[in-house]
Amino acid sequence: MPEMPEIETIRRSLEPHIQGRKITSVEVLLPRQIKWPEPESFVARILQTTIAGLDRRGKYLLLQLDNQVSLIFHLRMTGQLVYVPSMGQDNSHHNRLIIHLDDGSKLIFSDTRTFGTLYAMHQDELWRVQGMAELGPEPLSPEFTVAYLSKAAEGRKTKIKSFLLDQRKVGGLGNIYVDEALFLAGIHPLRQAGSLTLPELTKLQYTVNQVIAEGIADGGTTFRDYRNGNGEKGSHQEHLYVYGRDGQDCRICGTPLEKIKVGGRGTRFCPHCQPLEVES
DNA sequence: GCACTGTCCTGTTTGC
DNA sequence: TGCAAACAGGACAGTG
Repeated sequence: MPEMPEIETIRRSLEPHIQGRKITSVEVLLPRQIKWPEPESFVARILQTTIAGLDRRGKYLLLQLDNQVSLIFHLRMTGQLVYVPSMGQDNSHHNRLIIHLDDGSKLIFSDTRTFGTLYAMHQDELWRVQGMAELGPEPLSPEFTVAYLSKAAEGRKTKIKSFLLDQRKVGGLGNIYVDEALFLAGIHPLRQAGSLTLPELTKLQYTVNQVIAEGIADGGTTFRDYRNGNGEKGSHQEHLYVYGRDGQDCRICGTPLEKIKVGGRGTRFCPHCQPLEVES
């Protein structure tokens, strides 16, 4: 599932191909994935425009068009955004939107589970994209500090796992990188966010930045669906400590990793390295 | 305001 | 072998 490192990798891989290209036609294959405006208006807003640049906010990918419209993608679970050069082949059974560019190439949005969402928004209506408007500070940004984390977690009874997945608290984190960051920080996912000490929050702020930076450096994590803009897999799955390794031995202490549900999300952790009861 | 649950959705895995 | 149920999970609506 694409999280911040995956979206950033997609952005970087697409930009050299599509920046400066003009959108000549659009095929809407599953209209219900277009959340704003209505599909007809959506197409009208992006047709015959030129892609000026690509931005990312949290897990949202924004194609900035030269008419002050942002074409916004959220890939959710299984969405993919792939560049197909002219004469290139695309055989996906799950294509939902195809954007034809002026050099004969295509930008294809495919999505198996169809959870992904699309928007074409003028700059003065970006607030309508609720999740994006309310995004918290992103990892690796100057705003994502220990002081911020400490204030945001203060008094919170919610579990730290759920807290970190809340995009309003930290923008861009998802299930994989939260499990990894909590493991590296030695924090049990069921701990209450407000119970974390300053040294723990300091370590957590560091490990969140660490796993996101490593994920980007590895071109993202591919378990099943994720591909970058060129259709290539990432390699971070080879360096994971806990995600997808339940039942296997902890890379640090050898204890079998466990899997529980937290807030409805599969959660992997090491019961030895991440104790629930903190020794005083 | 906060914490939690159900829902959407379909390919894959698991169990019988 | 074949079928049905369970599972995967990001974001949001709804509930208490």
